[in-house]
Amino acid sequence: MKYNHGNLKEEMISSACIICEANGHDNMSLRSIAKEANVSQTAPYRHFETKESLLAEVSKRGFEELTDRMKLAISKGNIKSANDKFLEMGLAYLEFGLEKRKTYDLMHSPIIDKVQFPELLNAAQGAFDELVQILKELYPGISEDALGKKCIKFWAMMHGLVGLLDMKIDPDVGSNAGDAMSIVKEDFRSFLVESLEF
Amino acid sequence: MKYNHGNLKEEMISSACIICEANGHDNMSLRSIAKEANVSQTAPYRHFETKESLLAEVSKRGFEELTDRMKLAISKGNIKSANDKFLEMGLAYLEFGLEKRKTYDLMHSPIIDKVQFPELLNAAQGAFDELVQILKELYPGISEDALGKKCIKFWAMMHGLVGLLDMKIDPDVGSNAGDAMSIVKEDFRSFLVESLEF
DNA sequence: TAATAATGTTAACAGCGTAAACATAGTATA
DNA sequence: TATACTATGTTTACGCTGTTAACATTATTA
Repeated sequence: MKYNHGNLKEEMISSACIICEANGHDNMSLRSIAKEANVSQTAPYRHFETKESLLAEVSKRGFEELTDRMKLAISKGNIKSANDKFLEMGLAYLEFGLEKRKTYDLMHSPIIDKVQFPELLNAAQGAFDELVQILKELYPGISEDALGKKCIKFWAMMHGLVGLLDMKIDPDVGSNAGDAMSIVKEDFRSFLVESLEF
Repeated sequence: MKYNHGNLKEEMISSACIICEANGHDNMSLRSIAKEANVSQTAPYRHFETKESLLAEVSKRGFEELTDRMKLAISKGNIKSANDKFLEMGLAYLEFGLEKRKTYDLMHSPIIDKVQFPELLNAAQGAFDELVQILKELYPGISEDALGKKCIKFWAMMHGLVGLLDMKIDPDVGSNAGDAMSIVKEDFRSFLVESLEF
C-alpha cells in the first residue's frame, strides 16, 4: 500500500457528496470517510481545515449542479418563449430540491457560514443569477427594484415549496380535503402559472 | 443538595429553548444542559428517551409561539378586514422567523422526524390551520382545491422569505442594483400585497 | 545532492449520546 | 404503620466524534 493516496482531496469530496445525500450531513463523519478511502482518520486535515470546509465543498457542488440543471432546462431545443423557460427553470429547481433533498438541506443549513467560503458564496450567487436572467427576459424593461422583488418572490416560492412538499403537514382545508400537496406535485406547471397571478 | 430536582423536565425544556436560540440546535448538548441544572449528565434520560425528543419539545414550543403570534396579530382591535388580517398574519410569521431564527431552523430541520412526535406534528398543524382559516375568510366561497393551493402558495412564500432574508446572496439585478432584500424588509406589507397579484 | 514542502501516520484529548447497574425518595397498598 | 412499588436520581463505562501535536515518508525544488 502506497504512502501517498494521490487523490485524497477529490475522493473525500465525492465520497462526502454521496454519503451526505444518503445519510444526511449530520450522519456523516470525517473519520468514516477517511476510513473508506483507506487512509488514516487525520489525513483529511492535510486538505481540509475543518469538517465544515469539507461540507462547504459538498454544498458548493450542490449549487453548481443546481445551476447546471437550470441552464440545461432552459436550453432545450423545443423551449422558445421566456414564459416556457421560466416554467422549465422552476421545474428544474423543484426537481433538484426533491431529488437531492439532503444535499439541498445542507446547502441551506446554517451550520455552514457561507461568508467564510467565498467560492461557495459564488456558486450560490451563480444559481441566483440564472433566475435573474430569466426574469429579465420574462419582464423586459422592468425596473430594477421591481425585478429584484420578482426574483425574491419567485425564489422564495421555489424554496418554500421544496420545504413544504416533503413536510408531514396536510393542508387540511375542510371535510372533503384533498391533498393539495400532491395536486401541486402532479401539475406543477399549472401551479406555477397561477403563481404568476397569485 | 436534595436528591430530587423536582422540576427537571420543565427546566430542561426551557433551558433547551434558550440555548437552542442562542447557539443553534447543533451546538447544544444534553450534558451541558444537565450540568447547568445541577444534575448528573444522565438524569435527563428519566424524562426524555433521546436528545431528539428534547429537541422535539423545543420545536413544539416554537410552533406554539408561532401560532400564538399569528392569532394575536389578527385579533388586534384595529384590524377589521380579512385582507388586513392576512397581512398582519404574514408579518407575524415573518417576524417570528427572523427574531427566532435558530428556533425556526430547528422547527424545519430534518433531524427531527415529526411523525415520531404526534404532539409536535399537532402543533405544526395548528400553525398551518391558522393560515387556512384566514385564507378562507379572504376568499369566501373558494373551492377546496383552490384554497389548498393558495395555502401552499402563501406558506411557501413566507417560509421561503424567512430563508432568503438572512442569506448572503444579493439579488444583484444590474449595475445600479439596489438591495431588494431590504426593500422587502422595509415594506413587507406592500410586498405582500403585490404577492397576491404575482 | 541537499533542503524544503506536501502529505501521510500514530497517539492522545476532551466532548458527545447513551446504556447498565445501582441508590434514594415519594407514593400506594396490605 | 410497614412494605412494596414507582419515579427519579447517580456512577461508571462504552464507542464514537472533531481536532491537535509530534513524527514519518515522499515529492519537489534549489
